[in-house]
Amino acid sequence: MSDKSEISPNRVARTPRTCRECDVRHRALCAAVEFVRLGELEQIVSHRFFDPNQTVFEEGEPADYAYNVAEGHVRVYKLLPDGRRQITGFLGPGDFLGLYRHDAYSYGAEAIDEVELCCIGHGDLERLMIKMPAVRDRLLEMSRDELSAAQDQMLLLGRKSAREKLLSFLLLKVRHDIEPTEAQPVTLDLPMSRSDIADFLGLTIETVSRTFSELRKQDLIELPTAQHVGIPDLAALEAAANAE
Amino acid sequence: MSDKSEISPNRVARTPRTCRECDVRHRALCAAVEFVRLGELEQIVSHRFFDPNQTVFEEGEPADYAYNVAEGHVRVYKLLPDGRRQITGFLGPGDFLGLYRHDAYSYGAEAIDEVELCCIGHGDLERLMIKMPAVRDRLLEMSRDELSAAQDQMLLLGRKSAREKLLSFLLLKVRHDIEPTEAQPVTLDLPMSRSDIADFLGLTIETVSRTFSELRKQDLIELPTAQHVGIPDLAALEAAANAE
DNA sequence: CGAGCTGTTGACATTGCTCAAATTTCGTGG
DNA sequence: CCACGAAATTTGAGCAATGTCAACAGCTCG
Repeated sequence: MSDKSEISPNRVARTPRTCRECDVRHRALCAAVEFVRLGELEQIVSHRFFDPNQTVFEEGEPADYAYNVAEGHVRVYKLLPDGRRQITGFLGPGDFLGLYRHDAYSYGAEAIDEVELCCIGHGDLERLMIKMPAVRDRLLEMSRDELSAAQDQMLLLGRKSAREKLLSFLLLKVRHDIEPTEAQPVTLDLPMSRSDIADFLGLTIETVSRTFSELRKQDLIELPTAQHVGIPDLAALEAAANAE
Repeated sequence: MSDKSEISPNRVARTPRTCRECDVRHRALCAAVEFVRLGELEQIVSHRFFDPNQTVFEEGEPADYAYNVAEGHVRVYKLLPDGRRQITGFLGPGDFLGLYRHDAYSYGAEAIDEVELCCIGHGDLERLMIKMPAVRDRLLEMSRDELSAAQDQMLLLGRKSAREKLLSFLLLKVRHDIEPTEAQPVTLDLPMSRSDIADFLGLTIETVSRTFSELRKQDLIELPTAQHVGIPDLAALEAAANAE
């Protein structure tokens, strides 16, 4: 029982890849580091592994590290005192985690499935950005993208119906996960639970479940399991999302 | 009729202040420019004036300029094809405007009242950030704050009731506009319309109006006019906002 | 096999929206 | 200064979308 690899044989090997081997490097903050200088990066980066539902950090915790998702999925959320939760984003391989304000994380983060994170201390990151100004540019660019995504999400939360919310969510996943060249029918993998989806879309799990069923009845999606969504006709789904 | 200052005598004088005289400089991006180098800033900054409800730029427009609000208030919004609107933020003096993605603004911006903006071309801004790295740091810091505010707003939009939304909005305004030392009772100035508030909070104007009336009946606020909110007891308002 | 968790479905309650009308505010022109 | 019309705000009544509560089904793990 002490060797975790025996408990869950399916989990990713807990051996960190080197930066040179990292297959999400070009999508991550590290894209701003020249290939020949990846060694300098490796010197200051460490790796941490998380089991499903394990906390990475909590809101308000002192922010010592910034993270890069190497493997798996993370949910980022904010809570109200009575426990209501808003998930502000789902992160996957290559996504950056750990912007902070006033030296404390302004949100919590939890692993959804088996997760590997590359960690870099804030001091080290600061020094890296001084040594390699392109890293700072890249961080600004990533913040910009995140801000733009946040604005899209505000539009969704404030102004879309339950049906539109779920359709937008599915199309977001498609654009994020699926190569445009990929042959249809497309299949989406949803690592997060209905409860996560509900808290991301500002709905209840019941409404999410009902809306999934409604889309299935209309043959816009297939649901072989709750975690797998088949999309027989992507264009039809897009049309449904853009119709009022 | 050709001299605009005669049409609306109350408007702000349309004479730009110099950067040295600017009283919001320490809150703006320009805070990262040393006082003795403000001259370099003035060389590349121009000024534009807007009347109430005038468009600054539209979503999707090529993003040539970044802006700094010098005077007045601006609303930033996103639209759905059928006209539903989500206001993602209200900007006041010192706030930055014009982050973009893929060389196009990802949102629209309109003047709420009489507005003066300091404008800087993106090319000039880029060069300025190279000459003065502190400006880039400041921009990153401001993006971070904006992102954190966006996350708070997602929590509001997705998980709060109409009453909680309006209370949060009022407290946001208090924290932004009022010096903590200021004597109570406090009076808030709301330059934006009920329709703007509704589109910011993800509600309808009717619900906003009803909720204002409800808070007034409970003596949590006073409404001498629709644009002025008196807060007799700030602590009571905060208590109401934090109670579920 | 049984416990427990996640997801689905049904019945009903409630919040906030829609439509409509009254009221107030504000700018314009006499 | 006052009258008028337009626009913004407030208020009311009814309704629809979504939330709440409850039961049930399906799956996983011991």
